[in-house]
Amino acid sequence: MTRKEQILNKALELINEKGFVHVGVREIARELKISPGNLSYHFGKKEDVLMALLERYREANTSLYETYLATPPSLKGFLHLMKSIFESQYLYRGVFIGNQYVQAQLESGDHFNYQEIYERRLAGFARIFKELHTAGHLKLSEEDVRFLVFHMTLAGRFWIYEATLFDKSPDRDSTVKHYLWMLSKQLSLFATETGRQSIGAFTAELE
Amino acid sequence: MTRKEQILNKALELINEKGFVHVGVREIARELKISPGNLSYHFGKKEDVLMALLERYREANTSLYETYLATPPSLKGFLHLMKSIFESQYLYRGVFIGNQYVQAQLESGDHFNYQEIYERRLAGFARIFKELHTAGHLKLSEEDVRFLVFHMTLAGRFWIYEATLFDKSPDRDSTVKHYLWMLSKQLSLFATETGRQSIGAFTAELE
DNA sequence: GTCTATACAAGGATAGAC
DNA sequence: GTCTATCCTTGTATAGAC
Repeated sequence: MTRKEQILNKALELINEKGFVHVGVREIARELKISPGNLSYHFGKKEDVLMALLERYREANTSLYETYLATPPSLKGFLHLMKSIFESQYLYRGVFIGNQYVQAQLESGDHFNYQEIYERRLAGFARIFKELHTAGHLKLSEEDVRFLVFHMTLAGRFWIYEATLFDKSPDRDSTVKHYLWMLSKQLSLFATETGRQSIGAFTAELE
Repeated sequence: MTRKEQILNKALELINEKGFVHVGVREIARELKISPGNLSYHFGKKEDVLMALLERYREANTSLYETYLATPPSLKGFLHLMKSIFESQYLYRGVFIGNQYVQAQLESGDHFNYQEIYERRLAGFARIFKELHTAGHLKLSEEDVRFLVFHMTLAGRFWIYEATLFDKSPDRDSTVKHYLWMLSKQLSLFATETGRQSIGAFTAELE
């Protein structure tokens, strides 16, 4: 494991535990028995550590999406995709919650363009839901598609905020299960008979 | 306006603009042409300013809930309530997003008990939805109630995160309108004919 | 009771040694 | 490539003026 990876792993561990603003660079360095300045060498600023973690998260998830898109559309498959994503988000929960810290970066524009990422997410979900409509799993009007897409961008991103902020002793599996139930329920409101069976198949496997 | 109020107002303004962690106590003091130490006099720590703002937000909203509960239950009335709450949340958006900063306080337990607040919210929404069921505006199974309650606690709190984090030029009215549309749509999935008319009456007034 | 001036500790960042 | 010494900013606390 390279120094960079060591730093990232330790930083993620501490950030998940205490929150980004409460983790000092000196603390990370002390834990790894290296000097604080060494952190500055590998990552210029503390924020850059957060950015690198976000990047690592995004890479992992991109491949998950691609795997899903390579198979025939089904609600069961979609729920499996979201399960993997939820677990990944849980792993990086401190990073998401700490990202308010980089809010100021948005205007400077040199880092991630969140606006753009957000719109790619909208487009991605729209595609997925339209395919599920065509495949006969969901029955959606144009408005329904827009609604579900907005629902996914909101709930799919911020469930982890709720879980982390309000749950004192979060346990990954039960937390993820709760939000997958929410998602299944939401989808079933628009599901065809085929779709409901597909959801049922997913739920059955989950037990 | 008392000094305390001056400080709170200026702090809210700056926090909404730049985020809690990016606003220094010296900056607030400079803007008000007072000394930094004066802030320590009125509020012990920087966090206490955030807490006071949260408290002010909560007080404003408690009365909104009470007003709603004093009238006969209707979806139109409920949407009006949520509109007021959304506007209030927009006003305090920086405070919400900054509250990750106080995450560590949760364990110490002397401040707000978020777990308790969360559960009161659950109970409050459950009561509201059950009343709307009895009043013939919604048609809900036990599971539906649970689902809608969880939906409200998530969407009703974190829409403001999404709006602030992803929207570059947020305008209060159009933002609130978007999320009220989302909420109306969600409720209409469970609404009776009476309920749908009530939602329609709200939407018509909104234009 | 309010406020200023000031001191101090802790954290992030950086120049330069090895 | 790794690290130390150092600087600067920020939050916090307090002595003492009015």
